[in-house]
Amino acid sequence: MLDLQYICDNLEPVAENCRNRGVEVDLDSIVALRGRRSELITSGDELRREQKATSSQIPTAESDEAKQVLIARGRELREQLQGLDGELAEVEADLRSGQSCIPNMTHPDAPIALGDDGHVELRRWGDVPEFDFEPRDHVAISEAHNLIDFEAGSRVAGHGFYFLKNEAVLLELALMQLAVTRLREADFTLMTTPDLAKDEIIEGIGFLPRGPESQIYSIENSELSLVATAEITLGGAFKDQVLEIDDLPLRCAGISHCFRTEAGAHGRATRGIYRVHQFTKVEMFGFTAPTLEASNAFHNEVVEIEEGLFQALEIPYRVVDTCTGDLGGPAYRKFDLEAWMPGRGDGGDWGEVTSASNCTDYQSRRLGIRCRTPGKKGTEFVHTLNGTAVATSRALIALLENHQRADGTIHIPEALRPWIGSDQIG
RNA sequence: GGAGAGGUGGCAGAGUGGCCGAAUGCACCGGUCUUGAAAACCGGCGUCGUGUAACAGCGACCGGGGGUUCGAAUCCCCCCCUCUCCGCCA
Repeated sequence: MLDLQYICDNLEPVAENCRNRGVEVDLDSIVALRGRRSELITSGDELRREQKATSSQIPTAESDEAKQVLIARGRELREQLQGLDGELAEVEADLRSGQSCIPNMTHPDAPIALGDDGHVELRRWGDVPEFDFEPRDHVAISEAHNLIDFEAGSRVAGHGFYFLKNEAVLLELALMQLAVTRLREADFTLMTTPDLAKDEIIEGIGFLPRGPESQIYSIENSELSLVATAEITLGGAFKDQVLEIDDLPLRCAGISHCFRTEAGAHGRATRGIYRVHQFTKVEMFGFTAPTLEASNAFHNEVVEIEEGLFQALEIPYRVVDTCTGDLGGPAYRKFDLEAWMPGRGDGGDWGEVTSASNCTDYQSRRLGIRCRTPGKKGTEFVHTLNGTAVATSRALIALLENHQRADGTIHIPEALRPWIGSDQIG
């Protein structure tokens, strides 16, 4: 959520930003609602002041008649106030829902475009493997080595669910171990997190928990939903807290399951574990001082960690600067890592494996996460950032497909061996 | 899941209808004193909204929401959370 004052003071830049991001908003109605809100607050305050003055005279009223007059006046004031408060509640609800539709402002260097093709590749690492045999995709590979059971997944939970088996299990655990070990070295506080969260928290982070388009599974007859990422729980962990600026940046690394309905994804490439309803993830989350210097620096650090991990996995990747149309609501800038996946598309393709966003104060404003600076009055909203350390399902795809050999065995990168106990599968 | 107790400022802890945005203590900040520190003494010490050039002023906030009343931290209803005991359980 953007600051209301900011929106009204910067109508044209905000409108332009919305156009760049492909979001339609009615800024005029927001301005009008804000004006009405101010009027209601001002007259409400005035009524309350008079109400206080009136009722404080009652105990010392000279006569019973005088007292009755004051009581009648007080009753009248209360009724007026109830009317005002009712309207105020409506206006604020409308204002808030309008305000929530406005996306975050955008980093000046982010590419401006609406479609996928607007992304800008910043750099590449590693060489795309050239096979002197016909490479298999991860589905075929896991069939050969008995690594993933899709049929059992379907029987138990339906399409989009799966069982990992044998070395795939070890690989998933090893990926998490590697990520967690490195994040601990980088001074992140490790945490496991709830896999459910209140809708209020989910909205604060910027997801829509209910409704036909929702990517989120919600629990019937409750305010809870299954999380789509630990970003939700890690950000929500500090809801309504005031942090000391000297304690920032706060680095958290959360392990969680991620649940996604993938509504509207039917018909898209659905083979294998690229797009599934449940996967496991190690997520980074940061709270920084409320300056772009601080959060941009942290953003770069997050991407560096992600790159370090994929380098350790010996997987070729490219870093992509996400264009305005694909930033979503909360992100100010987003860098994705796309790993090379030889089995994807026709002859291999890049596939998103991580995503790192600087959300500036967009999430913290709605969640009420602030910081205090000694000697400075008041508090400010912190900046929040999130990034995938490793999403095990997609990392697994890249791992299996890039490291397959002509004889059918799969090379295991050095970095994972401590947890696998072997240098190859098969 | 059942029974009880409780949620008040950074913390502790008063406050059962008006004089309460809230005693007191601790912590914290500034000052006096001191060679320095401690102690003592004096003063300050919340957040949000509105407003101001900046002060001031005004309003809201005693777990959350609703209600009663001229007036609610205080009375009533619903919800959440914490603690103790019992049951169940990895």
